[in-house]
Amino acid sequence: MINNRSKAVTIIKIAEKSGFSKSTVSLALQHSPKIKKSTRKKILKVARELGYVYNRSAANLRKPHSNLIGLVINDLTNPFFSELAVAIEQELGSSGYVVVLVNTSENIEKQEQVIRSLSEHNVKGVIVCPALGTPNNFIGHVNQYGMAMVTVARPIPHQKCDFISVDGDNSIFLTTEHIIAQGARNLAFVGGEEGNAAFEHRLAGFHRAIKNNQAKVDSFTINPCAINRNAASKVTQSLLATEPQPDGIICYSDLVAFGVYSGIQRCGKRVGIDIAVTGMDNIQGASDVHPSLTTTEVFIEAIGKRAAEVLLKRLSAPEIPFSNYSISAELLIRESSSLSGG
Amino acid sequence: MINNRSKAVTIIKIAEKSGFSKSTVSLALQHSPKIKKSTRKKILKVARELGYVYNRSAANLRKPHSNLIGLVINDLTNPFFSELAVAIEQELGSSGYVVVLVNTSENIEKQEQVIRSLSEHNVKGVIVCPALGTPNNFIGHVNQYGMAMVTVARPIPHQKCDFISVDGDNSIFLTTEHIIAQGARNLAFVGGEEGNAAFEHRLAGFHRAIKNNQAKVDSFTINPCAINRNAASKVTQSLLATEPQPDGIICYSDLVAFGVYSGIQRCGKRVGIDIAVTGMDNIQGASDVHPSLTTTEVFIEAIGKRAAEVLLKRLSAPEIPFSNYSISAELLIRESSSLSGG
DNA sequence: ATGAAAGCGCTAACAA
DNA sequence: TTGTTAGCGCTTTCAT
Repeated sequence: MINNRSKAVTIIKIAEKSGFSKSTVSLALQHSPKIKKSTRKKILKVARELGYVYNRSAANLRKPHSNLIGLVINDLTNPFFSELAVAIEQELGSSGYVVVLVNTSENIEKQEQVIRSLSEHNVKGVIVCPALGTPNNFIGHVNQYGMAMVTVARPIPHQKCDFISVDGDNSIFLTTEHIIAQGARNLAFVGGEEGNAAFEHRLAGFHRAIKNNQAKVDSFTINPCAINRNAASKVTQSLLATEPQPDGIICYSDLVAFGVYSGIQRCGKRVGIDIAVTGMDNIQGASDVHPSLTTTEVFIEAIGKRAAEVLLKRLSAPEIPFSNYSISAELLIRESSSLSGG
Repeated sequence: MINNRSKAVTIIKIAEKSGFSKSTVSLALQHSPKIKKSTRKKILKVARELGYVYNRSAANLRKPHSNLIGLVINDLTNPFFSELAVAIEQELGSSGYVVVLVNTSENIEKQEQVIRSLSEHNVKGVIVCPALGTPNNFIGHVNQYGMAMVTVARPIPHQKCDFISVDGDNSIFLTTEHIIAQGARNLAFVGGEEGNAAFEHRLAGFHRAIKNNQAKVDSFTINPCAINRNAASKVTQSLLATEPQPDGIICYSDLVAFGVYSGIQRCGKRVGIDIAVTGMDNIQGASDVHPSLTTTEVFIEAIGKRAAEVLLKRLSAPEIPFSNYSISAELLIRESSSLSGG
């Protein structure tokens, strides 16, 4: 029932049956222009009849390139990252690459293992969302293995590689400005882990907006927490138990905002009435929660597409200088940032 | 900066530098017991110094097995499936396999491409959550390529392969019974696509519970829709615009329930007060929404672990008969299934 | 337009 | 315990 690969059909079998030589078959299979159309047709027909399967292990041994690209993601259960992964995979896949997608679960050791493993499979390049706390020498490891790397969403400290960032600073600046314009006076920033660059960027946007509106802001607090619903809900509940209670919560991301919703509701308050809430990312579901979430559109698909393009570019031109790309975010005003509860 | 694999260090280089032969090096690298400990140590040391990277393409050419397993998922942006994928990947990874994770986006053609592509990479087995509408001959294709397959979460019609199912029938039976016990009299089942086996199973559980409680149920409706928040929210809103309005909504899954929450709230009703709602799966976030979601614990991790085990078993014993596994679900009563609004 | 032949890096008999 | 040798299936000059 299940074919044994050991008695696999090879180009030699095709050669025998079609009457051409091994090399002609190989060329024909690669759609080489050197082969006459009619013979290619014959060869492809025989290949189909025999159930031939191209053996990339063998090809890789001779060819300098493989069609394998690694996609190393810190947390696939976070919708932002899974949507990003899907976008990258789609782009790379449509360019003929096979994407090896791996989840590191924010585990640095696993991340190192994964890199080694990918290198053994002759992977030429990787796109990575680095796990929290990824050290700078990680880049060196990747390069030692002969792979190009581009990071996305999170930079590695002092990194010397291509990077596609999300527009965290400006995103949070936009949402903070908006929430102040809505009349919030006691602000809270919720979510993210200290020491992480993405967190610092977003915090910078928060502070910038506050400086920009000093007269209007009575108080503000910073409340880091793990980037998941549960942690955000808990932080919010304790936040609401302290004075002055915030009337505007700027969240690290949409996922955090979902947790904040729950924390607010558990305290008997209403989102978009008693407390204005904003997110960032515009993940699936941000428009479907109630009240719908005011957030920033960071264009996940565009980021993924760009990351794929940059890696492909890097692979074809290894010597060009490293670059940072950032795709501008846009404010998306929905219901959660209203403040009509007095 | 980036090593060129073409001038890669091979076991021959290690042999030269260490003074042993190629085969001794090969055996040593494989931790063969035939090689003296001391020489293995020397060889490993030289390998490290040279920055040797094992070339699996070359090894695959000789060995009957690769360490590659394919994980083919219908929709990675659905939390149930991404959590399942992560669980499977973890289990397989800790057994030394490299998992090639691919997202098919419910696209049957992409699914076929993916299978072909995996076979070219000498993948020995795949775990797949089939895309909607996957035809029965898909199994034949997979087997023609010499790969073993186990399906998980969704069966393929009349399939002849191992299958790990989620306990849909009983899950929905449990939630429906519970919601009736809570006092709901006008029931609605929301979510899922007609013709899909998983949908039919869950529906069967729904009907079974209704038969079981005929005297208590005044009316019920079936409302299929795509398995995402947005579709569920819309269906719910139109559902609540018709008479008799349901006071109990049994959802196809937690993700659907999230959409139902939003639909209910948009109509000015309250979940767990005016309308009881239940989900299925217990994905991350089910306990964090407000009100917390009554659902069934289907043990995603256990399902993933079992799927991995079954595939590994199949690979080592291709001839044993196919089996179906189902892990029993348990009812998880939380806030959303209350009914105190009279 | 097609064929012959060498060799990619590795494993696995078989010898020694 | 270690070395010798023959390929695995493919690509790719170089001939023809």
